[in-house]
Amino acid sequence: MNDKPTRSPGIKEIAAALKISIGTVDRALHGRSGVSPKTRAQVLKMAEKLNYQPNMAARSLKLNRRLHIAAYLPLQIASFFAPLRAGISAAGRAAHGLNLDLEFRTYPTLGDGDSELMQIDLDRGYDGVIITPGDPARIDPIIRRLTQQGTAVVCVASDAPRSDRVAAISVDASASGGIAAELLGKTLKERGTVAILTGQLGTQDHAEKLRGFAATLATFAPHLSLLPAIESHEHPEEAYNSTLQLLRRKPHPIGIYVSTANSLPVLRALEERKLLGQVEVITTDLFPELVPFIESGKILATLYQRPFTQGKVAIETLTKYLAEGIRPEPITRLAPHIVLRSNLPLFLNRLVPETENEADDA
Amino acid sequence: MNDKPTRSPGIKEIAAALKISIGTVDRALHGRSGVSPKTRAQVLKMAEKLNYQPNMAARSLKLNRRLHIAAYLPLQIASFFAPLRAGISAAGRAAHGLNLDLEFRTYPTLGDGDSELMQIDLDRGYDGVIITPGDPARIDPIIRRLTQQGTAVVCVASDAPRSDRVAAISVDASASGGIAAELLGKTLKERGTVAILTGQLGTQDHAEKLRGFAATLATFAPHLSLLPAIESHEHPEEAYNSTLQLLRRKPHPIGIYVSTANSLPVLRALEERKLLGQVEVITTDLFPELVPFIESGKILATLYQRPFTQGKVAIETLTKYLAEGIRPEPITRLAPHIVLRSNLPLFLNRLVPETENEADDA
DNA sequence: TTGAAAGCGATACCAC
DNA sequence: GTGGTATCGCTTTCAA
Repeated sequence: MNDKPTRSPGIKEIAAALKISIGTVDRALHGRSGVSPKTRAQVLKMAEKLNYQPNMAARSLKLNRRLHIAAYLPLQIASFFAPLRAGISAAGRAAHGLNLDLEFRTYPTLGDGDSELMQIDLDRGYDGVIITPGDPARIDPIIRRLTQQGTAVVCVASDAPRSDRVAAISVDASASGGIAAELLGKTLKERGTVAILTGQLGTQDHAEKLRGFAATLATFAPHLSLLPAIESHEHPEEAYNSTLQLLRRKPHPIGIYVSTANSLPVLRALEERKLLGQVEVITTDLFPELVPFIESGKILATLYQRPFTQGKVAIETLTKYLAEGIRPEPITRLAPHIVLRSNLPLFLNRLVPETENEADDA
Repeated sequence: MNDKPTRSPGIKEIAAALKISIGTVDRALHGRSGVSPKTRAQVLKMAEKLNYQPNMAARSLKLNRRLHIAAYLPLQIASFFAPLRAGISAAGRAAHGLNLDLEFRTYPTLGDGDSELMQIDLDRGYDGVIITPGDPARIDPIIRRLTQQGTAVVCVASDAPRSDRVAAISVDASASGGIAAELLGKTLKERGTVAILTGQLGTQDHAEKLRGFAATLATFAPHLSLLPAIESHEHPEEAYNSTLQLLRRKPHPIGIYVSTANSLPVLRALEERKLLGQVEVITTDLFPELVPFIESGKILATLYQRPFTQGKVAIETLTKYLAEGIRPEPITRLAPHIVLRSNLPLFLNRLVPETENEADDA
């Protein structure tokens, strides 16, 4: 009693048009053995002619692939990895017609217990895993083992480029450094020195940020000279002490770029030396304690690494690969968001990952 | 012969656990008539307990809802609306298990022929439509008509807040203006005047950008005073002439914010008056002709409105609503990307929408 | 009020 | 090489 608007043709229509069985059509369309070349050609031509589009709902119902995926992520730093997990969950849930079985495997901090945990899990036979490779040297062989046994690996937040992971999702570290340099260069008109606080230069992400920062500074802000990089190894105390030492220089640096999330000790040191607001600061990541500094203008900008989106893109990349079998772009570099005082409100809702709003991928 | 790992429970499992039939379970879950309140309660409780998640593939296969969706978008400005369409297409195609029938309806420019086209299409009975409301006054009644006849409407790139659209997706216009003001305020240290070129203040998006710009300027950059807003009505000639006139002021403005994509005539005028590079310029959107200006530092920044992502989020919101029936957040405000010289390369690949890379939602 | 069964379109297996 | 058919989980119709 309702309209019958030329419903899209299925294998049944193709079979009928050619007076063959749907089994043969299926074999022909998928290039399976057991079809004469002639029949196959006919089927393919007819499929083309009828503009055959496979019904994904039927396919996934029948195949009912239950994709078993595990995400190995550290608990620390929670402000980064909690929303990253939320992004994975949200996108996993949104995968209509895909039957995901998502498991989160956790360990204390990056590089501490990750390889051991993965070693133990090796025989779990996941279809795919998502990992943040802390120390590529230790993770690489495990990724190779996983790949050998048919588990697809996607790296997120950092990369293990010499492994055979299917893809890597991360923020463009070099661009992050470049942005920091450009913003400092535009804001600081007078001559002076600037400093960069990083984690450890062994980590690819950290080294790249330094390179990007130094390169852009040299090219576009020659009036600012860069002091030797300071490694804080993600320890608050170390960052605090290094900053105090830095500020004792005469003249003190007029700009500081903190390229990891470890910025609070730096701000504390600045505050104690009454230099907060005098020295332009650019930080990394966004977490509640940082908000008042941005709101009051004590921080010029923070470079938000979009953990939610990174997680979302990672799981989307992985499931798409597992479902459709086509290798994705090996490297996806997201653009970091530059969070200033004026656009800060747009990012505040993401600090509460419990929301898990789909719109958070903004 | 392979593992049987606690497969996710379906109505069959619920029925078995309660020793009733799957038909009853279905009726209870959907609140249909013909189930005793007691049975219904039992079913719902058991569904909760087993964490029942309906199999979307099976559902859409059975219902075989072919969602008919149309997107009404102007051809101009192509640099914005082409990638927006690409985002819609890409996300539509990625919707596994959903049977989308996507139609693009086009008209020359915003506000020119849109309402007429939609009027003609009224009896097409789409399940949902995506539109960019140019002139809310004319579009509002059409949206109401559509809603009455059961078509869900999602606005993209602009909003028709007084209509009964299901949702609106856009970049936060007020924040865009604020960012422009903050960047100019940080970069221009001396006193002076700044100007804003807008389209037409009747358009909500344009008015909001002006408000955000003026507010942030007044609060955080009091050394810069704002000249009266100039409307260019998206006409290149008008923008060019207005800029020339603007630059004849003595002293000339030291900063200009072009809040629409109509920035090339402004840059041309600046170049002719040998003021390019002297006057700090912030533009809107990103298209090939703008690239050299950013690369050479003639433009401080451009505020990229992420058309691809807007399209993607719009179709995702619409299909999710149509498929699951739960009303989405009425308003989704994306954060614009601040494109500087140092992060420009990250955005260049999006200028070729033909790529339609899923990763483009970065 | 409830149960039983048909069937959506594609896949995969078993006959011939 | 090919045809026939059971099956995936859900919705819906018909019987009881």
